[in-house]
Amino acid sequence: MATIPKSERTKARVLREALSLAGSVGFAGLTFGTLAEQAGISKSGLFAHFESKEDLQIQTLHLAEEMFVDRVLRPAVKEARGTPRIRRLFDGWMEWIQSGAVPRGDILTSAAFEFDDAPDGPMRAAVVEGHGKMQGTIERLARQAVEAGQFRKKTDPAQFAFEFLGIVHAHHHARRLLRTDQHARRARAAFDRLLETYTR
Amino acid sequence: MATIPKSERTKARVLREALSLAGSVGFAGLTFGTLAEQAGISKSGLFAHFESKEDLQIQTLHLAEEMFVDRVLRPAVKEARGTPRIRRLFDGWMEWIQSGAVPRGDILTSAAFEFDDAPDGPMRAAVVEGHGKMQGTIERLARQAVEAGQFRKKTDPAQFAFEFLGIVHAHHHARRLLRTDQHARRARAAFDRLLETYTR
DNA sequence: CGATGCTACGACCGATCGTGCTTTTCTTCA
DNA sequence: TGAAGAAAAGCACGATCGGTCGTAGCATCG
Repeated sequence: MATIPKSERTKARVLREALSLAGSVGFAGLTFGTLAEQAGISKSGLFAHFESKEDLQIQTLHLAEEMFVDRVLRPAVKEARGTPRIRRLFDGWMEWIQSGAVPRGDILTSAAFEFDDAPDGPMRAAVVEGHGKMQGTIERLARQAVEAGQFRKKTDPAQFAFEFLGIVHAHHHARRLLRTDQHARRARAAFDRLLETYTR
Repeated sequence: MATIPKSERTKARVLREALSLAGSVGFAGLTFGTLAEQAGISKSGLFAHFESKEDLQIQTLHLAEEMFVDRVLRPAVKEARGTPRIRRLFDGWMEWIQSGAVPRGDILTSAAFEFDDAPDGPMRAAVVEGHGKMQGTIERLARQAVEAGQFRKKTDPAQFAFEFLGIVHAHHHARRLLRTDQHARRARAAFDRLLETYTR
């Protein structure tokens, strides 16, 4: 029989708790003490699964990234190349922020802001790498839109990605700072304006 | 004679150190211990001037706001109403971010991101208030541009402010995360595109 | 000039942090 | 079933956090 090792299940459960905790108090607030309490395990018991706090943070971040790919990226790629795919990515991302899949908005964006001024280290590197991947993905979608004849020939994909991410981040930030959802409207308007000026 | 009270001079000096420190390690990293060391004063001596850490943070934030008004807002207002004033605000802001007036970029934006998910409290309130003021200021500039016949009649000033701030924040963030200045170009391009679509 | 009150100090507190070490308990598999 | 190894607990550590307290000295002002 497919023995589903118990320790793996425990670890998965702990990681889910860690993700939820990071979502509500940030990665810096993700401490061994509070996580142990929330997961119903002893502080030292956690060290059987994570060799350091940094290790814990990174694994939690990776879990969040996997969820993002699952719930946002993968559905988008099912759409036709070009603007439909780009629109779907934006829509999915907005939902991801609002859904509370993770309590306080986009945990990946949160991490990016939390570690943008952190000293160099594995966690920061992981965050930068994640950001780079996103930037790359959006650039690719923009290039596809050019190839499909929907975006202007002289489109700068990196510029498009910069502005795309800027809108998403602005929405995420406004939502957290002001604790209203009314900025979804503004973000969407900005996105529409973005698409419009890039469309030929 | 104008007696320049000594304690005020000390406090001003300490506050400048605090601002510099907050700029390099964030407001959360602004601890009594490190500040005492950097300012050449004892930890307990600090309590003669600041009744709590929160108090210290708020006063430091206010100093930063004053500097921002001095170096960015005031010069902008000297320009003619409408697009010249808006352009000058953007230029000044970009310089403020890059100048290292404060080491790591825009300390006000940093504070906004640092406290967007903080529990309610005086510091968070101060940050929200500061953000509201900025939003209001930009809206006002946008309205003036409409009155001057430069922006379209049907301009939504709040939407303009949202996007303006979004670009500034995106630049600030990219600069901190990737530690390059190459995004100033992208921010400027985004700003030009913003102005263009709002201009009739 | 002399009394008063603010400034600054050093010592110290309890809480919490990340992380070792040692021991107990539980899984896993031959 | 029993041996081996992994998982988890227990306990303690040094550091650092924000903050208090009693006190000494110096600036300020009547």
